[in-house]
Amino acid sequence: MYNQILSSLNEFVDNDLSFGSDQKKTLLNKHKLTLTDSLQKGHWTTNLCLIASNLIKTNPRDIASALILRLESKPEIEKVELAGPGFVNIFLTREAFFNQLDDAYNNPNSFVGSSRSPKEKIQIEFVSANPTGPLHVGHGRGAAYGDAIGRILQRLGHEVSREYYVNDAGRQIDILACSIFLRKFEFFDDDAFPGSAYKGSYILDIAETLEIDLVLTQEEKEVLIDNLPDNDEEKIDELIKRIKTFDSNNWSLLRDFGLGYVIKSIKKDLTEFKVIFDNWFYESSLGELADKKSEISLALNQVKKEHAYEKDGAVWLESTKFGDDKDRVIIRDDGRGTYLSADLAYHRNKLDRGFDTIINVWGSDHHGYIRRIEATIEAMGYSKKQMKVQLVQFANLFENGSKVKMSTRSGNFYTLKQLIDDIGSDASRFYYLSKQADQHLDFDIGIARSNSKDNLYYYVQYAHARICSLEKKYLESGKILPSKFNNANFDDCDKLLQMALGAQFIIKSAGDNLQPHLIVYYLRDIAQSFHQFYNNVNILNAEELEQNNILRALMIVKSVIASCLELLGIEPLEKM
RNA sequence: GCGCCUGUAGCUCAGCUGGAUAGAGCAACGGUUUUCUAAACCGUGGGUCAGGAGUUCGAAUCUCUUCAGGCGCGCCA
Repeated sequence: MYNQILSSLNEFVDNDLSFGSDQKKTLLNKHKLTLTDSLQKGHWTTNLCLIASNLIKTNPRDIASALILRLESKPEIEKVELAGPGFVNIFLTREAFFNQLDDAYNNPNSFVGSSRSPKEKIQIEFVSANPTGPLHVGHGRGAAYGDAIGRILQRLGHEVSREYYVNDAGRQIDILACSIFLRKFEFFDDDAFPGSAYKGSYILDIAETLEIDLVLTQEEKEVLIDNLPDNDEEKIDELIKRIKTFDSNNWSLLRDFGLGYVIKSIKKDLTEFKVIFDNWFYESSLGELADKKSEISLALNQVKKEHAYEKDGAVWLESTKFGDDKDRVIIRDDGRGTYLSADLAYHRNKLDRGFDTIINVWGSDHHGYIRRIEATIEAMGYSKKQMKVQLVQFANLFENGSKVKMSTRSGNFYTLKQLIDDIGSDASRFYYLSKQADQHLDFDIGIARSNSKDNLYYYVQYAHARICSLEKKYLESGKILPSKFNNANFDDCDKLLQMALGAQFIIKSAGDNLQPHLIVYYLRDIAQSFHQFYNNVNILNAEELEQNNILRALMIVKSVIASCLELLGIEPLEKM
């Protein structure tokens, strides 16, 4: 129905208006056909006359009469009204109203307005937490978000690839290995454990699991920790250097084991959270600068030709030429690459893989980095428009009104795994997605866990479960679920149905704007409409023709709720 | 100092690619169950959409500005 009315509107602009072609073009771009928010305004409404009258400085009513005439000639349209400042409200016949719902239900993949966004090959890179410890609740938000937009974009017909970028090449991994080493050979008391080393209990687990063919004498141990620098950062770097030199074979064994262990546990947590990546990209696969043929060398050489210079012994990228605040070092004065140099090569690799769009989901503390990476992309000859960066703010957890400590000096923190064990993957996702990603989120686990009316998650699930229960009872009475609406003169369901029809627009908008929270709020609204309806109408004792339509309506509402939940990665509950 | 984000009901927030009387939940108060799941529903009160100016037929939404709060500005990752 949407497409039919829309083409009537476009025909009207083409044929009935004596506008210049530029004006027509503007008009065709700007006018909108939308579902009404209240049935008093009909089913569909358009602002076309408002826009048109503004273009030629006339009264909307002068334009509306011809449009109304054209629309009213269509058999599906019962009446058309001019309302408010110049909106044209369209009332469908009962049959047309029902038909569009049956169509939507029977063809869940045909999408309103989908022709407007061409199918794209999209890559989403998210989580990408350093593999130095378990995922915490902050990572959980990024995971829920990245996966949800992936699901939504897939629903809109795009080809989506999910990727995790593993920073397995830097100093952080050395620190991980060092921490394991120190625990394995019981170097320090907890109090004296170096401030920059990882202190979490998972390090002890790794150390315990590690089998290593090495015995240290007391003297060797004392040499290793003799006369260390006071500064935390210098201390850990010195320790790494000494352990590496002491036994380089066992060092790399330790490093690989620690890395493998942590990545395995991250994968396990993500799987439990129903987040599956198509690709795990290892920073180390970009190779080393020393290797002239490695990917990272090739990428750097490419930008060095035209957009870099040497200063103070380092190589600088002229990122200011591409809008950055200052130029950036890509090769340090000691010959090592920077984080940016690896990221530069990584983005080159991604863009060369032929994605139309790459989406980077980053923690919001990286926002200063956006312009830099955009400059890098342009320096390599790509368009920065191919990349979108979506920032995700940290989530604060609360319990009974007080903040849950995210991290403590002892290295213990509330992990994603604990959250999932505590309130479940589905409720966690629901609350993670309940606010725009780039804004602070306060998340009360007490409420998420509770069976109370405060718990929005259950409010939505309850609507779905109630419909399931009604259908079950209905079927038990020997009837079968209706396959279409009849023409009973009964309109109590209309508000609910009008809202159900809106799902496709919400999903479209959530995908185009990368905002899954729109779906959360939509779910709340439709659940509310359903609960209201449920309390007003005695469904199982309704008169037969009416009952047919009610059941049909509820099938549609149920399917809408279920598919919206699934887009958020949440399993709809059949009973509660 | 520069950049980004935020400011909407007592609280937590929707609405922001301009549209019809600014919404929801919680909190407060008062109701609804011999009937399909009361994890529900109904009602009442509560707003200078931070302040100011501008653009427009029309502004919470766009522009400028002031104020308040948060974050980011490494040869860290």
